[in-house]
Amino acid sequence: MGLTSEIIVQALKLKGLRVTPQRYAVYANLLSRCDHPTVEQLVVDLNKNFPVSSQATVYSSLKALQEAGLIREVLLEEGVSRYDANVQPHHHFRCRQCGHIEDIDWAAFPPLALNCLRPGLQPERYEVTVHGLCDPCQL
Amino acid sequence: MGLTSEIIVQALKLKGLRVTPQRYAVYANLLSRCDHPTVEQLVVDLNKNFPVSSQATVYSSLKALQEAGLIREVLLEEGVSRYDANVQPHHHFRCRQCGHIEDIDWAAFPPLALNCLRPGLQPERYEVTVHGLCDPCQL
DNA sequence: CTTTGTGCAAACGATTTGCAGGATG
DNA sequence: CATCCTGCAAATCGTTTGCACAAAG
Repeated sequence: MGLTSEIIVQALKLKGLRVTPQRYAVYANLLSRCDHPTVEQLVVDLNKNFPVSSQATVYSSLKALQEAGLIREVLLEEGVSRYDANVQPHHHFRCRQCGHIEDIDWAAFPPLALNCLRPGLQPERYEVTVHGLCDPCQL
Repeated sequence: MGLTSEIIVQALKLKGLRVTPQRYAVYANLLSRCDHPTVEQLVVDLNKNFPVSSQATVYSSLKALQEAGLIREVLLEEGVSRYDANVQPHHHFRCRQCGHIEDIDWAAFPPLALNCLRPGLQPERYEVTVHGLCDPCQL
C-alpha cells in the first residue's frame, strides 16, 4: 500500500466514514482523474479489470463522499451528474461541441465583488462557467 | 389580441416556427414570469383554467423555442431543467435552502478577461452563478 | 456483536419517442 | 394538400429504494 493509499484511508476515517473497498476505489479513482466523470463512466472504469463495485454502491459511495465534503457534484449539462474530487473553489470550462469539461484555476479571474447584488440576497460563494470550444473541436 | 400577443406571434414566425396555440401559450407564459419554471410547473400553470397543452407538447414546444433561440435552458440543480425567456447574457443567483433562482443583471460584475485561460481553449461566453440564501431563508 | 455497507432488482421521476389523427401555412 | 404539430401511451434513462446478506470497527 503506497503513500497515497494511506492518505486516502486516513481521509475517509477522518470524516467518520467506514473504509470499504468500494468507497476507497471510488474516491481513489476520482482523485486520479482530472475530468469530471459521470456515474456510468465511474462504474465502467472501476470494474474494467475485475468486479469492484455495483452501480448502486457507486451511487451510495458518491453520496457518502459528497456529504463528507470529500467530493463535489458538478452540474454542467442536462440529465447527468458529474463528480469532482477537487473541492477547492474553482471555475469550469465546458466545450459545447464534445461536452469536455475542465477546471479553470480560481486565480484565473480577479475576485468578484458580491456587494452589487440586490439587497436581501446573502451570497456565500460563486463560480464562473465558461462555454466554448476545446482544442480538438476547433476545425 | 393585444400588442404583446402580436409581437409574440411575429417572433415565432420570424424564427420559422408555426404558430400553434400550445407554442404560443408556452412562450407567452415564459415571457410573463421572472422565475425559471420547470416543465411540470409550466404544464400545471398553462392548464390551470382549461386544458391548453399536454405535457409531451410542452416538452416539444420548449425544444422548438430553444432551437429557435427564443428561450434558454437553465441548469442549476439536479434532476430538472428550468426554462428562461431571457436570452440576453445574465448571471444567476440560487438559494441553497429553497432553490429559488433569480437573474442577476449582466452589469452587476465587471467584464471578465477570458484570455487568461489555457491556450487551446476558445471561449465564447461565460456566466457567473452565485450561491447563497434568499431573503425568506435568512432566519 | 452491533452498526453500516453491499448487491440485486424493483421502483421512480423526468424526459423522449412512436404513431394516428388534426391543425397550419 | 403537404407538412408539421398534438396528444396519448409506452419506452428510456439516470437515480433511488427495499431488503437479505456480508463486512467493518
